[in-house]
Amino acid sequence: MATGRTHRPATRSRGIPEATVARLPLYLRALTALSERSVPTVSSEELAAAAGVNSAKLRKDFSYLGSYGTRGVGYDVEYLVYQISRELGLTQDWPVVIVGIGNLGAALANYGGFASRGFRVAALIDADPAMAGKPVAGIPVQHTDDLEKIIEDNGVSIGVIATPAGAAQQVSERLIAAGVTSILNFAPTVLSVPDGVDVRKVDLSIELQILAFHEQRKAGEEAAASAASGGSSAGGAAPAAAVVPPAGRATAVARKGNPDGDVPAVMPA
Amino acid sequence: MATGRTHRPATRSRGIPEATVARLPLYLRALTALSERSVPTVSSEELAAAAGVNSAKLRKDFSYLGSYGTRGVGYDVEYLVYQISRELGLTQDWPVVIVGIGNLGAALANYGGFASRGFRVAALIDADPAMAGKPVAGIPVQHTDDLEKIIEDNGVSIGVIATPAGAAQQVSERLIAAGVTSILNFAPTVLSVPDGVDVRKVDLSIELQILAFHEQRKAGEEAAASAASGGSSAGGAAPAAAVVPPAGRATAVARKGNPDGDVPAVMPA
DNA sequence: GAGTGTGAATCCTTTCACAGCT
DNA sequence: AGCTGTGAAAGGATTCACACTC
Repeated sequence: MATGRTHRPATRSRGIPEATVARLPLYLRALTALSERSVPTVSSEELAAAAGVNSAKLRKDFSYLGSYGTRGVGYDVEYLVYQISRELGLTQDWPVVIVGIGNLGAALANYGGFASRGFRVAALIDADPAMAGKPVAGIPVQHTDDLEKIIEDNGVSIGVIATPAGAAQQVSERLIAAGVTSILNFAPTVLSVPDGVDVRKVDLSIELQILAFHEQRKAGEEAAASAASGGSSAGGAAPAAAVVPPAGRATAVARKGNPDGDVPAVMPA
Repeated sequence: MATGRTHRPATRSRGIPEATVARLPLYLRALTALSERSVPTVSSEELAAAAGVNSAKLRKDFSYLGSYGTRGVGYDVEYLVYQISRELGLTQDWPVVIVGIGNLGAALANYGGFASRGFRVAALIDADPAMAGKPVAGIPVQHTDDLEKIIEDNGVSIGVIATPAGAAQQVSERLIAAGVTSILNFAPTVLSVPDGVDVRKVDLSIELQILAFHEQRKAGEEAAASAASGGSSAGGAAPAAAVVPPAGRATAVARKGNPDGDVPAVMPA
């Protein structure tokens, strides 16, 4: 979900569909685990199960990379690990900077899987002068003033933004001006970036809201299923209080056809 | 990307497509910002820009919710905030528990946007007895032993897993057994859960790998563009060292047609 | 016999473009 | 005149199912 301002299919990876690219890291992780257990080969069925996808999809995905399997046998684990790593660009070493060393930034700095696969935390940057010099995860925090120099000196092209929302856009602009062309954004803001820069977003509250949507659906169905019984004492999982009703604003609004006119008994007054 | 074991379209939200659901939180955030600035109405064009999507998509998305706009005018901000909140189930208050209070768990507990929109951190749980009782973000950490009781007492249906990868599957099983039906998983593992449980995954290293893929592509194109010059001194963004070459394993492998036979000068030896 | 690789069919998502309402 | 709401077209992604290879 590369959410830049423009909707370029991110340098349109000639050949490999975006959906496939997004799954390659999954396969890679499963393969790495197999590799550590010294499993020599694996079938599409087994690997798919380990990665949490179905085998047809996996085979189709691999078919975009080339014919790396052996019919009747499966895939050579080591060889596939290498091919996928290469395809993802992980045979290179990517220096990244993390901007914003609060709880989240510190968590990211400490995250092991970071260094493991091709990524190296080249620097930690924070705007708080009190943080400067303090080591986090063994790396001294540097001040935002030196951002440009740090980026250039280390040849950084990938930046991670873990600042408060208010600072994110400005940080991204400075990163980009200094040479960064890929950004992983943890701040809850839509970054607006020039063409040619990739942005990926990780947003806790969006994920939770999506879960809440499905959770609500489940509750609705459950209520519908148990008909018009005394539905209040559902054991296990039921939300609590309610929130403000609609503002008095519904004047000119027709509200013609809500295609989802069910879920009636569930809404609080 | 609800990555459970099975591929149910997550309780198949009759009516609203999954892709639309995933964008509703984005619209909601943009609308909330407008609301705070007391903007009364907004056009699809404006709102789409604020949310980082295009206006046709936005209008189509809203059309699944009902006809909440006014032709020639636009959308009433307050009214739309309410409608989307309701659709997402945010007019209810969802208690969530966070399991695994390391750096990441602490970051999540402190995350403001959490409480703001319908979610309430009901409890923090950690396996380390030394953590027990210590307050994080004003909430005392409780021990894993009491997990089941905590879930039941608070009627929790959404759980957040921020434990190390090794513990995640077991934690998820306990959560589910106790009544949780939606999980947000920050641990880098594929959780295997029964039908009817939704899992969403947030995975830093996967996001980085996807960025690396596109980054590599850019580097390749750039190199191709600047032809066969002395490409080594690229100013701005170039990765460093290399990694192990392919294992000697490539024996039985044909490697017939790699549909992507370009990017030659870029790979290190 | 076992399991890959892939056209063809199906399903989902996005975009277009314009009729219709205010 | 302006902007929404939506059929219809286009484009992707997933699944099916089977020919082909080892």
